[in-house]
Amino acid sequence: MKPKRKRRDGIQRQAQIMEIALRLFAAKGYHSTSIDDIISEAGIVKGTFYLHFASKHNLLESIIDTHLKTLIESIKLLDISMAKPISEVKEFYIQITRGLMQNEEIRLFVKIFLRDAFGLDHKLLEKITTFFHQIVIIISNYISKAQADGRVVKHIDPLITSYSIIGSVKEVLFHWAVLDEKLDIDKSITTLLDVYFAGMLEREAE
Amino acid sequence: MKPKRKRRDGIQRQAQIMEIALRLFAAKGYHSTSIDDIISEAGIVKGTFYLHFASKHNLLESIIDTHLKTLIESIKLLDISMAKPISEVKEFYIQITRGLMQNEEIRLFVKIFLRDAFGLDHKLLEKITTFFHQIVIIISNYISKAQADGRVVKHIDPLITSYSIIGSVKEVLFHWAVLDEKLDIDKSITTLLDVYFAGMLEREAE
Amino acid sequence: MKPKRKRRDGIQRQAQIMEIALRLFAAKGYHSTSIDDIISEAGIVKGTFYLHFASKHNLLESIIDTHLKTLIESIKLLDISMAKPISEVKEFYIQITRGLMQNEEIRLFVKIFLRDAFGLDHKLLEKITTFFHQIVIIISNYISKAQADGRVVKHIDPLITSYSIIGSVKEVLFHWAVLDEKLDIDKSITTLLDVYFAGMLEREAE
Amino acid sequence: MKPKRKRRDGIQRQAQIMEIALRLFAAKGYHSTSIDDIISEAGIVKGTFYLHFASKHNLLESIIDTHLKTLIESIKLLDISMAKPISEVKEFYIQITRGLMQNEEIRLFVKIFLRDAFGLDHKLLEKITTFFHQIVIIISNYISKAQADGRVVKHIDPLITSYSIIGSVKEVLFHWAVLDEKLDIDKSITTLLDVYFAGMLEREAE
DNA sequence: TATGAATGAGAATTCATTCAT
DNA sequence: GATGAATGAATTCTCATTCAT
Repeated sequence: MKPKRKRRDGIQRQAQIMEIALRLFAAKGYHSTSIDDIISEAGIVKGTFYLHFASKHNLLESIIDTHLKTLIESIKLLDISMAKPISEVKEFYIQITRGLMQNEEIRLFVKIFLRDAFGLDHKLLEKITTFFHQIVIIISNYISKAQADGRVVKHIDPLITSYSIIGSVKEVLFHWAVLDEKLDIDKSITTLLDVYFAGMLEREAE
Repeated sequence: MKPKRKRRDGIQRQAQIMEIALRLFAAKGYHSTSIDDIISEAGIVKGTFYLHFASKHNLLESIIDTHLKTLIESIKLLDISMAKPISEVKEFYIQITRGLMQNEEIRLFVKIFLRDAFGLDHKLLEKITTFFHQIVIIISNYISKAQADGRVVKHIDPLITSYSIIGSVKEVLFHWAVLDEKLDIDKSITTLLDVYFAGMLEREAE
Repeated sequence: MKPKRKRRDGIQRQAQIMEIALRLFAAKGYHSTSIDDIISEAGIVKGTFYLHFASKHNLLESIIDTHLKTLIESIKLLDISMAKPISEVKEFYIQITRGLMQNEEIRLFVKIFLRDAFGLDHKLLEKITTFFHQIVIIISNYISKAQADGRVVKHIDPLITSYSIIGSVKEVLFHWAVLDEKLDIDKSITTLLDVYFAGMLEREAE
Repeated sequence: MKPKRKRRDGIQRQAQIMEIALRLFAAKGYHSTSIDDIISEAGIVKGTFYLHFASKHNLLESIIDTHLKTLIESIKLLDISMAKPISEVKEFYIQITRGLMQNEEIRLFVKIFLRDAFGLDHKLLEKITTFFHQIVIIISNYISKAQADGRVVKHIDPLITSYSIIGSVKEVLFHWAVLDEKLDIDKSITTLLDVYFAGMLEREAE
C-alpha cells in the first residue's frame, strides 16, 4: 500500500514549512538545522520541500522577509510617535512592545536574527542592516530636529546616539529572546527612556 | 622534488595557526571556514594541524581563551576607574579604547565574537556571556553605589541600565568591527558618556 | 555521459549492501573493510550508503541481527531435540547442520563472528555472548536433568561440560568457516557425539 | 631547558614497550590501541618507538613470538606426559595449568590471541594456527597410538577429537582470559578429562 | 503536487610512519 | 639513542540538492 499523499494548498504547505523552520532555526540555529530536521517535523519528504523552496537559504530569506515586514510596520508607528510629548511616547512604546512580545513568532524571529544573522551571507546581512539603518535614520532625524528645536542638547552626535539606543534595545531583546530571561517590559522601557532623556546624574541642587 | 618539511617550534606553529584562523573566522565565519582553508593558508597538511589542536572547535576555544584574557585585563582597569571623577574617566576610557583598537587582532576577535558567538556551543557561549556578565556586574554595582551616594538618580534600575550601556557599546563595536565602518573613538566615547550621564534633554531654564 | 541513477526499492538496496558487506567482512575483516570498498562493489556512492545505514557499525549490527535470527531458530530445534533418544538426535543434528551449511551466507556470517566478534563493541559482543549463553543454558539444563534421571554420570559439572561442547563445536566450525577446510559433517557430528556420550576410553572387558 | 633524555639499554626499553603494549592490546584490542597510547604510557616519543620496532605490526609479532615460546615449552611437557597413566596426567595438567595461570602476562597474551588473532594478517594467523596445529598433532598421534594399543575406542576420528579437545580448552580459557570469569582450575580440568576419557553416559549395570 | 532513492562534493578526524635536529 | 614536528593517505560521515517515477 502506497503511503497516502497529503495534498495541500501550496500556500498552506509553504506557510507550514516556514513556521516549522522558524521554530527550529530559533531553537538550534540556522546552520545546525538540516533540511531533514525540517521535513521530518513537517511530515513531508525531500522532494516536496524543494517544490516549495528553491533552497534552504531561500527558505530563510522567505522567513526573514515575512517577519521583517511586520517589524517594519511597527517602525512606521514609531516614526509617527516621534512628534508626541514624552509621557505619551512612553505609554505608546509600552503598548506596541507588549503587542509584539505577545506574538511568539516574533520572539522566535528576533532570536534567529540576533543570533544567526551575522553568520549569514551578505544579502541577508544587508536586509537586516538596512532594517536597523532605517530605525537609526528615524531616530537620528528626530534627534537632529529636536536639537534644532532646542529640546535636545546640541553637543551629542545624533548618529552615535541612535546607534547607542538601538544597541540598548537589542541587548535587552537579546536577554529576552535568546537567553530566555524574563522581561519586565514596563520597567525596561521606562528605564531606557529615563536614562536616555534625563541621564543618570542627579541634578545638582539649584 | 617534494617541498621540504618546514620544521618549527611547536608553540610558534600553534600561534601561526591561531593567527590565521582568527583572520579566516573573522572574514568568513567559523562554520564557513574549513580546516582545509586554514592549513592551505598556513602551508601545512591536515596531520600537522591535528598535531597542534585536537579539533576545529578546540582551536576556536584556544583563540577565545587567549583574547578574552586580554579583554579581561581591560575590565580590571575599568573597575578601578569607577572611583574617579567623570572628566578623568572619559579621558581614561579614550586611552584604553584607543589601545585596544590599535590592535588588529582585537578587532578580528571582536568581530568573531559579535558575529558567531551565539551559533556556538554552550560552553563557549557561557565563557562569553560570563565575560559580559562581569562587566554588567561592575557597572551595576557602580550605579547602585552612586545611587546610595546621591550622585545618580534613584529611580533607574541599575541592571537594566547596565545592559543598556553594554548594548550601546556592543553596537558601536559592531559597526566598527563587523561592518568595517570608521570609528571616531573620541566622539563615540564622549557621546555615550554624555548621553548616559546627562541625558539627551535640554535642561529647562532655571 | 554520466551513468544513470540506478533506482531501486529501498529494501532491495539495503539487502544488496548487507550481502556485499557480509562477503567483504568475511573476507577481510570488519576493520579492514572500508565504506569505500562496500560502495564501489555495490556501484553506489557514499551518500546512498548513508541513506540506508546510519553508520558502518549500524550496518554490521543489521547483518548480525539478521543472521543471528536464523541461528536462533536453529537453537529452538536443538531444544526440542533434547528429549529424543541418542540415535535420533544424531540423525537430527546431521540434518539441521547440513541445512545450515549449505547456506553460503551462514558460512560467511559464522566466519565474521568467530573472527571479528571480540574486537567489537560491548553491545554486539553481548548479543553474541547472549546467543551462546542460551545454548549453554539449554545444554546445561539438559545435562542436569539427565543426571537426575540417572542417564548421565553425576560427577561432571554441567556448566563446564556445556562450555566444552560449545568450544568443540566452535573449533570445528572455525576450521570449516575461517580456515576453509573441508568438513565431513557426518563424521564430525558422529565423533563429537560419540566422544561426549561414551568417552574415548575402551571399556574394560566385563 | 631541554627535556632530559632518558637513556636506557636498548633491550630494556624494548622489553618495557612490549610489556606495555601487551597490557594495552589485551585491554582494548590491537586495532583500538594506537602508537600514541603506547608511547604516552611508556613516557617516550614517536621517534623512540620506531627506534626499537619497525612498525606496530612488528611489535605485535615480537610479543607473539616471545610468549608463544613460553607456551611451546609447555606443549613439550604435554607431549612427554602422554605416556603416563591417567591419574598422573590429571595431576600433571593441573600443575602446569596452575603455573601458567599465575603468570599475569600469560593471561594477557591469551586474551589478545583469543580475541584479536583472527582479525590479523595471514602471517600471524599462521603462526598461531601452527602452534595449535602442533598440539592437535600431538594429541592426535597420542589418540592413534592409544587406539592401536586398545586403550582408546577405534571408531572415533583422532583428528576431529583433537580439534574437539582444543576447542574445549580454548573455550574455557576464553571465559577465563577474555570474559574475566573466575576459573576453578581443578574442577575444569577434572571435568574435561572425565568427559573426554569416560564420556557423559552412565554405564549400564553389568 | 508528491515521492524518496540517489547524488557527490566536501568536512572533520585518525594514525602509522618519516626525518631533520 | 632520543626527540617531536611533519606527513599524507585513508576513513567515516554530512547534507543540500536532483530527478526518475
